[in-house]
Amino acid sequence: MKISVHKKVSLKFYKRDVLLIAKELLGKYLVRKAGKAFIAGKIVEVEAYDGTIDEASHTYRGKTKRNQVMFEGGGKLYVYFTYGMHFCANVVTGKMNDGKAILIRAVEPTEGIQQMIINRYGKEIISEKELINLCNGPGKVCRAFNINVNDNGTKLTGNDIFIVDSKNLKPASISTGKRIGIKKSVDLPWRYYITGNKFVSRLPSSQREK
DNA sequence: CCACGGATTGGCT
DNA sequence: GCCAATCCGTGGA
Repeated sequence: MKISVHKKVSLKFYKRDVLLIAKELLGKYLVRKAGKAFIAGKIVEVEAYDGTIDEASHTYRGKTKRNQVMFEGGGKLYVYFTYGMHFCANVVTGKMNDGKAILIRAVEPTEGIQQMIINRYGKEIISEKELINLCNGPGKVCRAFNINVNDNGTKLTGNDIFIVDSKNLKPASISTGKRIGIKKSVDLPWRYYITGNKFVSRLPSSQREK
């Protein structure tokens, strides 16, 4: 898959409804420029956060220094630091002051995989299991793509970090469920992932292997 | 000012 | 399945 033949997603795309965009992000490619090369992967799992009605969202209690970017309108990257050691990357959506974003939870590596491996494991050769684990979680995606707090606020319309288009998936291939790792607003079904994709971070027990 | 706990991960039982 | 690692943003006092 050559990133250069795909079209970058327009600013307009990001200014729409957060839940709609979350579903449409599935199947598109997250791209990071790494020198002359690119790191890229198919987005296979996301979660929506909407501060207007969602207590789990960082923006639920209004603007702070940390969440400022989530209020700056669709088309930027919101990156935050958590658990003392991990970063999480989000696509900001909607209009100015909406406070809505989509967490990128998992990516299927497609391009620049060798660089991802080095970024994440600090070595060149990995096992099959480590390949599956390369980007199947929000902290892992940031590590593999070398995304950190310096990338907070990056415009996704620029050439550093961006998303390239692909046809929207059929609704039948999208699974929906409760979000992972939160304690508030736990019942909102705002996690979306590609059904059956092996790079999704985790499956409900009914779909898991024994 | 300070204590709490988190949109996680990886290692060990 | 359980839990430590590790740090800083946030909220209550």
